[in-house]
Amino acid sequence: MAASDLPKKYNNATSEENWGKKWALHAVYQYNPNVDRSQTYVIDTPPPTVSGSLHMGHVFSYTQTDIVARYMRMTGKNIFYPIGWDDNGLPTERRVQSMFCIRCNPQLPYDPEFKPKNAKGGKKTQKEVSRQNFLEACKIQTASDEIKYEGLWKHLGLSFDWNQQYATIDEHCRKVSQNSFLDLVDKNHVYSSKAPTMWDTTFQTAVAQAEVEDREKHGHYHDIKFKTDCGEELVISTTRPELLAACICVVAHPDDERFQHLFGKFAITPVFHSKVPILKAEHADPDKGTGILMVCTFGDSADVDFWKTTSLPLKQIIGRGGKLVKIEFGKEEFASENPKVANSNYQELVGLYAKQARKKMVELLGDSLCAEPKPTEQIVKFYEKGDEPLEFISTRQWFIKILENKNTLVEQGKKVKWHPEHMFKRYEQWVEGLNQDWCISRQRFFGVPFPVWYKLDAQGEPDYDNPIFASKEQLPLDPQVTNPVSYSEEQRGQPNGFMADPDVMDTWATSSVSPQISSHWKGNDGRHAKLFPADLRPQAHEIIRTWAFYTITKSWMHEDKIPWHNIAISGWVVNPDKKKMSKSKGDTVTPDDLLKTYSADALRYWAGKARLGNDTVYDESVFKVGLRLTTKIFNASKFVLMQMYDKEGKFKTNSPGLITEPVDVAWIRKMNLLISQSTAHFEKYDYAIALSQTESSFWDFCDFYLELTKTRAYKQKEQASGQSALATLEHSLRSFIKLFAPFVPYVTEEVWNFEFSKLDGESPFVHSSLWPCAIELNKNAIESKQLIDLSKEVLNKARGLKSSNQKSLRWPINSMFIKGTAKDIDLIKLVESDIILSTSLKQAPTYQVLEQKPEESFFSIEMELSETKE
RNA sequence: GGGCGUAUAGCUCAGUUGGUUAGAGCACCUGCCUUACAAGCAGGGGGUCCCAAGUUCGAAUCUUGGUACGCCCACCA
Repeated sequence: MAASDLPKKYNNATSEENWGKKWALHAVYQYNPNVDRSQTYVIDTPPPTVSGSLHMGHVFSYTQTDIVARYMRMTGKNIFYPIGWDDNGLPTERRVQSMFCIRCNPQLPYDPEFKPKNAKGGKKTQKEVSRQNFLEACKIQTASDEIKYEGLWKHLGLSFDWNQQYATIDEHCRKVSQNSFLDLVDKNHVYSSKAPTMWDTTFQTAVAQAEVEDREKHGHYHDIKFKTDCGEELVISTTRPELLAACICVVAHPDDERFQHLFGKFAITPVFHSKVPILKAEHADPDKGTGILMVCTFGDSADVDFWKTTSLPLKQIIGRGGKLVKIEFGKEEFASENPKVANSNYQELVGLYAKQARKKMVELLGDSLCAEPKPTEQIVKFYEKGDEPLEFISTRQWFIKILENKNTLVEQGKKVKWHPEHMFKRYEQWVEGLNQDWCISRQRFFGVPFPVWYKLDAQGEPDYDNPIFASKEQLPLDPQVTNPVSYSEEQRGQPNGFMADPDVMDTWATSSVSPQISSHWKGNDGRHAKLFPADLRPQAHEIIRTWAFYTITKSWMHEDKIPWHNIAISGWVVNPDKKKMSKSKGDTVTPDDLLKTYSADALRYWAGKARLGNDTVYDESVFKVGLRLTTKIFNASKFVLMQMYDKEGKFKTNSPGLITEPVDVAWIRKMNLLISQSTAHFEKYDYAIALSQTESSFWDFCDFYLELTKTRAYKQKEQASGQSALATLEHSLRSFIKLFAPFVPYVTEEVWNFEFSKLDGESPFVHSSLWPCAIELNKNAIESKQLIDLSKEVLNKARGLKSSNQKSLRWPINSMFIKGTAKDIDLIKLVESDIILSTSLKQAPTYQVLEQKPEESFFSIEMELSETKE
């Protein structure tokens, strides 16, 4: 390439397409399994939930990790940087249901003819399909989403090793996940039990504590009259009158004077005439409502907690679908003083949803209701992805034992380095506040099945106490398809035969082994040893309580290890009102459009400006600045390189040994400092500081150093003075390109490939080249910073004078008179010839040495413009 | 109610261990096509560093107490 062949303008779109292809073709980002662990850097990439589209929050946090990965790669490390897709779980099911307008009914047989069709705006009623048909639809949907995601990631320049791709529903992940479950069974960290569990009635599944959130909801206090067995009247205030049939007792605070005489006696419920005991309960607040309340199975978690302390019956009236189920008063737990009336009243409620039953109940209560229901704002638990309040329903679930290990798990968390440090507090507080074991079973379909069956007795009833676990050689398996080794398929569902565990695992149960999925735990011991524990887990702060916590938990349970040495917590992208940008608010912008408008490098620049853990306000003006930076990098690089072609048009490098001129040496000192600081910041994951320092030094390079020395470099090419400038320019440019490379990979690669990539001993790609290092200087120490500051002052003063006199910058200066201390004058004389050349000064400046008087500003420049342009 | 974080120019943010007159970019105003870059260059205006008290020769910075905002958790009849 000759100087004239350098492209005129930078086209980011062409560059992105071109380098994307070449990086892939040359496997620049490929992990090398033969390199030693100490020279490898392992990243436990978050597998994004495949649920339709990626937003700017993804771009933000994934770019930040990529910046670190690119830096590490340039320090010579072998990078293991996988990408996975979290495609199983409820978000996918919900999306598939609405996308294809179908619903899973596990009772139906497989229909090989059924093909899911996109039902956009089409029919409203959901077609019921078999489990297998439903799973097929899920796979079709996730596969097409994953292709879209992949396209965006590649465009953004994320340097994943695409050979290390996985999906949490694929065979390999199912195997690791099921292995994980069986290992925890072996180690006695897992149990199943039938107990009241938080239950989403819409999705009809259990949910874990970590997936629950509080929401404000309108409700009403209903004041209901109860009678005691001695004829006294009691008023109980409740927001859930529909649970009256499930009332098991009435409680008040042990110290409450008003109710002392009632403890030990019984109350009779209105409408159903059930006789329930009046008991003491610490959780009853004398100041709330009427001070006395009913306990139902189950109105809230307090009811569950209290129920567990008693031997009172379980009256389950809410069914799994959220409707009131059929029960019979007068029998077993549903004792009644008047079963006939009770049953006739309850008949009105059967089949209604809780909300409808509440209304009906008001009618049934009639006179037993003291007053009109009073409105109140209550806080109710919801599944984070659900629209109806959670119920507590007694169901059989699998749990991982967390509570007995809380202290150990806090200690494990301490062994990980948190960036920023204070994020550890969130982890600690969450673990300390936990009050339930981790429920990992979900009554859903698109997930990893439990590798478990149950024996059926002669009546066909399952024996839950002695589950049959799959052998590890069978994994992965679906117990609904595969039979246990000790049984034949014909015995499925038969008396004295077996049945499959119908549930699937919580998505987190699988994603919490993401490091082991990548390392091929229990599949390839050598690989596992090289990749586990990982070096870095990048993730967002709202999932510290789930993903980070569960991953730490599982690594400890499996191998008594921490899963990674560092965890980097990214902030959020927020609106100007400081609220998280979210899709539901309709204010997200699609990354694809922004990539087209501003370029990948510009978006990356925006992400790179934000420090870890800090939220960033979405501000398009930052993209513009990023775009401008890429243009400047391109133009300045081109200009510097242009100086380096000889008369024959041949590109010529200049060794650092040629750097002799004082101002050049001073500039190199500045570069050395920049490089060492930038490196130090990257090592602490403070990439944002590295970027801002590099950026400001680079503009300084363009506006000061380059302006001051370009004439010397150009006119004195054959002399030592010119070569000193050329060598300085070359070293500076090469360093800047590398320092910028993790942030803006496309433009730096473009520039690197003008000439640097072709030189002997240099890497063909900037991203596989080595991080810059400082140049050893054997010159005597001079006051580098002061020399630069003084020359900058002279240069800017000359430009300012011309500017304010409305003269072009090429306009000549007749004379210049500089006053300063002896030291200042000595320094400025070192750069005299550059000043003459760069300011179009007609003769050498004159100087005056002043006595040093610290209280005065004594460095001053006077100059006189030429009358004419010549 | 508990924990964490943030508060600096109109906007977005830097500000190291306390140390001259508190910085940058964007936006705004003035001037200038210079051997790359007008997507550029030079210059300018713009601040009660959230409030109060304290420590100190000296506080944006340290201490205490507030206020506002954000996040996580808890409360949930």
